[in-house]
Amino acid sequence: MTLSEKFQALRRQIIDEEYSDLNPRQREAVYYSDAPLLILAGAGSGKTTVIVNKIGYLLKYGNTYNCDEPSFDVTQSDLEYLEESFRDPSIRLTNGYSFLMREARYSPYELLAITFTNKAAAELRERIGAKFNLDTTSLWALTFHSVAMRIIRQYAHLLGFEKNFSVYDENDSIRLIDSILKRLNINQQYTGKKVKHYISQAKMSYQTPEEFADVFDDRQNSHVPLVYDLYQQGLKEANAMDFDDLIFYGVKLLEDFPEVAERVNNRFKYVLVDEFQDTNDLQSRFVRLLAKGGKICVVGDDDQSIYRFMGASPDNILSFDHIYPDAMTVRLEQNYRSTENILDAANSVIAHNRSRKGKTLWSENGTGEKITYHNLPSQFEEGQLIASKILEGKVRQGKKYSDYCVLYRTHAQSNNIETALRSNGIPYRVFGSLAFYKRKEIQDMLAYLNVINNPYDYTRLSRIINEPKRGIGDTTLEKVLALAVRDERKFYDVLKDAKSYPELSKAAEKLTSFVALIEKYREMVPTEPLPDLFEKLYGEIGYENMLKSTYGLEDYKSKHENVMELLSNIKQFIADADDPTLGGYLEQTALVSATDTLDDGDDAAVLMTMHCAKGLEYDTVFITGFEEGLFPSMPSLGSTADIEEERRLCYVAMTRAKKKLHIISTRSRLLYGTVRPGIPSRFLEEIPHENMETAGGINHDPYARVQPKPQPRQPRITQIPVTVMPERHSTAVKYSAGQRVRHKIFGEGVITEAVNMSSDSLLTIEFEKAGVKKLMANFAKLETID
DNA sequence: TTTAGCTCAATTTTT
DNA sequence: TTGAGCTAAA
Repeated sequence: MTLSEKFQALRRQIIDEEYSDLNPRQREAVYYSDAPLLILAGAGSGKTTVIVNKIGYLLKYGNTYNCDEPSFDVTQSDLEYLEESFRDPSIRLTNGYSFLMREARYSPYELLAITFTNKAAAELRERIGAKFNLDTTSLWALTFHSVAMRIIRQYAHLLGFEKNFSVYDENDSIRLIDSILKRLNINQQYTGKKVKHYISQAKMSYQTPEEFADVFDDRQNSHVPLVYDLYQQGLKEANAMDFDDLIFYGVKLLEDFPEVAERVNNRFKYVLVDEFQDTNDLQSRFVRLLAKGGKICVVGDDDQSIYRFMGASPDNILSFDHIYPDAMTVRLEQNYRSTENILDAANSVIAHNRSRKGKTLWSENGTGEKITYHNLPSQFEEGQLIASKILEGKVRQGKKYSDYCVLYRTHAQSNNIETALRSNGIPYRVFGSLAFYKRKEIQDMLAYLNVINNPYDYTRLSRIINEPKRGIGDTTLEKVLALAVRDERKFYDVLKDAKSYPELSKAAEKLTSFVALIEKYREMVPTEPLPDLFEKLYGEIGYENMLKSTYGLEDYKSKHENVMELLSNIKQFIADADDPTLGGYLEQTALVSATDTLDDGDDAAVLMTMHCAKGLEYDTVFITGFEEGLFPSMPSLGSTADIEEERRLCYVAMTRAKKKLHIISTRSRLLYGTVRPGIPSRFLEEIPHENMETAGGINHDPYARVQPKPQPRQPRITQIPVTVMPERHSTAVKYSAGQRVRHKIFGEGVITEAVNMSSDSLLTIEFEKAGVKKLMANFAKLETID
């Protein structure tokens, strides 16, 4: 054995030792860094751990493990030092040691890790920072859009934009499109939302308006390409970009401007992409361009691709090895999250999909409990069942509320469940329904900041110019717009000059004072701390007074609190951001969704859509509304590809559960104001018998599709308490088993069990008509019968 | 210019 | 059923 071979063997031993916590597949994924790498990471397979370790490995060892011969002459003393450090862990991490180990070590500056969500990016940064004592500020672990944003900021002038450009979210974009449709006087067969969708698709195909016009063949709506064109003009005039533009212009800079490509490609030597199954064609193109100067590794799970409807093409992952013929694939199939019953069931469901790479998850977590299937009369019982299961788990098994997660296909389903949880005193949180940043008061205040930052942002400007009311109405704005078009001036410049336009007559005064307000704050920006500026602004424009006089006391309070929340958000940002400026703050808010603020601090059950649940895990999961037409959803029933996406969603939902999974379908469901019969979802039949039990018995056989029978009208709760976190007050009445009681809805029954909790008791009551229910004494409002 | 009442539409949404 | 956005009247 030559010195060099000994050295090689020894350092492999050392590296293996360092990564001994990982399983062999995970290690392979970490070590393999020579060629394009596709990591197919099943649900719960320790994907983030692998990414973090891989980044650490690249920083420390480069591609040491797989190179056959060290590229330098190994001396006897190198070997001795290595041997010594191997025996004595305390010398392991010294500089001398890592120098000897390194073959082609990467600097943090040369690495780029791309994710979809800010949350994932933040988690990555945090874990890298915690694991390696390294300066990771130069390591980019960012979302797709932030990566593009950083590049575009630097080269905005090449694209004809100012550096301080605004970013439009979905809402802003639709506002702009609506205003164009209105101007064109197009009969509203196509809503702004629909047109936005087409434009978005065009951008994802990297088509300019002209190119799009050539291929768009919907004659009925031939104006769409024109709207696309006008929309782009409008954005440019407002010095603004939408989300798709960020990627679009990112690609453009890298393709059309060699000097940009050169700088970028000289920098990034290793590009990692997370959730690759969610990339759309343009994003995937962007990734290829970014990775041109180095190596690439993508991580994803084709079985968890659930955003095809937004343009994601799971084909990107399926065809990775066509694009990179020398690509290597590693499958991570060991699951560390769920029990075998849950995994086997999920595997069996997803196996019904045809377009997939194919993977089978396994675990060493034991068989666990079977999945429980419940077939219930209506959405009313669905809520009740969930409430009673949660209470039971809380009392009997000492579980926390936050161990429970309720999943549904559409937000509209949350109401029934909320009602049931409220009436049982179970604290809960609903995620994703009304995002913080989408609330009107927040959008308004942010629009002010945006206009102060970029007064040409016409869409935001028109949002706030009369909010609070300043007597500047649509008529005036239309006049200004007409003048701007006539004189080929920017909207804001006409406002500024309002007094020199006789056409504006009386309105000119109001317009000028609005401009003066904006200008005053623009001048304050460089010197005034942002939180102070914000507070002054909030007071000066009289927004709070407007809230007070427009809304009732409750609404006013909550809206004002939201604005205060925004203020503390600003303070926080200024305190710890890299770029604590107004521009920096707006950039952040533009790219940060409210789900990022998902705080899991308090003990509350969690309600969300199945889409929202991706990446999360809970001890016990309820999948509700397991009915044909709801899940899989009605619009998906016609196409195999859509059904397959629903099936992937089912797979995602099932694999969120660690220990226990409940699946619920109802025989009749009230949704969107109409009662519709429920037929158990086709996915139910795809779950093996041995992994699932059916609760109840009669009429509950999941494998015989139940024909809906007309059900007696369910009693409905009319009085709904408003509190989400109900107060607990001790009961005066003490209940005990054997007692007869009357419930407002369920009627008369006998208490069969009473379990005392801190200030309340969980009662199991056998009702004569309604059957057995579990209720909290404080909330059940029972009457005792002697 | 504002607002009350009416119509219409309603999967999923990382940025 | 719920809500957002538009029209008609004040």
